[in-house]
Amino acid sequence: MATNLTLEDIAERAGVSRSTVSRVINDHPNVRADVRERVLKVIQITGYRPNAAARTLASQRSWTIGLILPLSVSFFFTDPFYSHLTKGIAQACNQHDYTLALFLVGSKEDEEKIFPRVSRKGLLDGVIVQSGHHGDQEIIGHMIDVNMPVVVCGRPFRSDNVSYIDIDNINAAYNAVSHLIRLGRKRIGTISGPINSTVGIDRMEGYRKAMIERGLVIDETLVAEGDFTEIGGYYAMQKLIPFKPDAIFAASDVMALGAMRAAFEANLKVPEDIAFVGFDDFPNTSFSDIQLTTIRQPVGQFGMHAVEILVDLIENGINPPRHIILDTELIIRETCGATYR
Amino acid sequence: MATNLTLEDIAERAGVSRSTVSRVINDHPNVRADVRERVLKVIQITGYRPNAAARTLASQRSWTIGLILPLSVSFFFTDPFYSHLTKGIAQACNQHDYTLALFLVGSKEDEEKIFPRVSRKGLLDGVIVQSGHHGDQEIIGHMIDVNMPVVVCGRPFRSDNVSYIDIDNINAAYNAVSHLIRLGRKRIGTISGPINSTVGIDRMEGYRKAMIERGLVIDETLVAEGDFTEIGGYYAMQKLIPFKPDAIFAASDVMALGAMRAAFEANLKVPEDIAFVGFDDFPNTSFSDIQLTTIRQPVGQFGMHAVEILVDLIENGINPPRHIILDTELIIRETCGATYR
DNA sequence: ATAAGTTTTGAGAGCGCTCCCAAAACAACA
DNA sequence: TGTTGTTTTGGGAGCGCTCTCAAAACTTAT
Repeated sequence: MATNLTLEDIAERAGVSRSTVSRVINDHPNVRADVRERVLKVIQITGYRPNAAARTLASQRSWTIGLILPLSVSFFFTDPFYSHLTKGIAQACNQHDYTLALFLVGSKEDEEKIFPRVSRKGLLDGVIVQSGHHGDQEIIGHMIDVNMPVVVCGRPFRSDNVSYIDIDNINAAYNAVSHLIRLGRKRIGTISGPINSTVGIDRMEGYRKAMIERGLVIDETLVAEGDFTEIGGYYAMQKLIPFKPDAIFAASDVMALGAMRAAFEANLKVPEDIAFVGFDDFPNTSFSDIQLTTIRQPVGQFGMHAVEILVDLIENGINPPRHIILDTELIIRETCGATYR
Repeated sequence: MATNLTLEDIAERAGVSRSTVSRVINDHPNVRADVRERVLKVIQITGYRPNAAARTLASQRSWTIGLILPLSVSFFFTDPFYSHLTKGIAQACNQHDYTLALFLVGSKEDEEKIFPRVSRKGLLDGVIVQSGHHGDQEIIGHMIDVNMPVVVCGRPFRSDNVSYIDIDNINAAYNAVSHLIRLGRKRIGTISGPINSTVGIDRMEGYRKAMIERGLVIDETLVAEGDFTEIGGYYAMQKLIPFKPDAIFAASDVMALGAMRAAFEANLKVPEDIAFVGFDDFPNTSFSDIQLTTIRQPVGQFGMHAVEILVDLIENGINPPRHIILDTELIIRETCGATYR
């Protein structure tokens, strides 16, 4: 059934040349309609499937792109962001008829195994790398060094020479905190992302900007660093509680959930005693008894844009780096107390 | 920097033949030590990276395996199982020096785009398909038709002619329910997985087996079908509550969480009024205020075994289908009430 | 009917590697 | 020193496609 047919075999059976079959397969114009028909029929009958490697070798294009996820091992578990991103990218690849190769870089050893593989010629046409941490700079630099088209998801630390997609984290955080201020909260704390990441930094900056612009003082005892995990949010909140915040802006929903757990344990009522705003709002991930007010991040579009830019880069050569900033949206639900006032 | 060097170029610079360079690269024996040294140095200096497509074409091996995830769009979001599985497989691939290509099949259209791509020769050496639903049978059949080595994660409906990895779902569920019975619960209900899936069926069977063997009657009003989502668990629980269960075995942790949310809303105390046992226990996914008793599923090993069997299949040809059943473990925490009695 | 233009087709030359086979180099032994 | 055996090396023939270029077939206009 699945014998090893080649172009030549199909050509012979259809009574045409190899080239013509190739033209039919690649949808080239200038093939007589009846000839195309005949070739197509032979292909269908024989179940012929072109050889990807041969095509790649001859055309110097693999129609495969790599997704590099640099992450501490546990993150791909913990943070729904990664699965959402991966899914968006996979869908977009599918739409563009590209194959997606996945590289999870969890350690230095992984990196050493993956680098040569990724930069091998004839495997990938380009890569998307999820970034935002200092360490990721090396990966991006490496890709640029080996002349591999690259698009970054999330603003990288050095962003001048590379295309990236990001959301306006500063502004999003600013809006979240402003919302809390408008609702009359005074002692607003924040549980940030890791401060060695651009998301962590930017969302923190948005928090500070809102506080200052709206005339509130920032009490540094109300600022705690989290790590985007539930337990991290929980611990951070425990540190904050003694200083009596009346609202918390958490840099991710998962952390907000952890923080709320700590609040419940301390017998605080949400939103009466303390309000919460999270960040992410991924679909289908409501794990809480009380609906979380949050910033909605268009993670599906992330993937879509990343693939689109990359494909453009691959197919139309190097243009100046593009920076796409996606909009976010404040989703008001229960935990901020807006409906209570 | 990254000019297009070929084997021949390296050969010339090292003063040897193409074949010798090839031998060095592929770690073949029978190369004089000093020659190997010299070639290696030239490779290092020039930054030569072999062309994957050429190698694949010549050797008829791509060192790439595909992971096919057939799922309704929302599942890759919702169910941590998929990210865990993906992660495990990605790690195992990396260890075996294989590249992982990811195919998310979310719809019929996806399927039509992906099938020809997957079955193209020279792209994949083999595929792992996550299965358990009726619809997946077609995918598996297709792979067998095109002579593609395949390993299935989760017992497929027709399992005689294909290798798969699974856990003993029946026994795991049996243990979970037996535990509840031992704790003195009488009106034990279950929130099952979809009953058109093998996991759904098997875990349900384990539930029934435990009930019957231990002399309890099965009250069909205490049996509800879920869909592995939080909200599904929530709704299922709402249906069950009027019939006053005193314990629930949920076929996944996420559903258990949803069910507990419904229980809280109905002012039921856990575990005093009602006990819960979940299923999965993936690391770092504790989203609840009260720690869930559950069945631990070794999802990391899933991926490891899948890759190992597949690689064996690829490298050593077709042997009779292998069926690997992994052990589970009952993790006793708070929600079953074991510590209270 | 013929010339010029246009479309369709086929042949050849790669793409950059692996793998087989025979030649060359080296060792070991009589 | 020659003979045999073993290790190391090089060259050739593909792997199955794409892509260029020129020839063939078909149009259209004169």
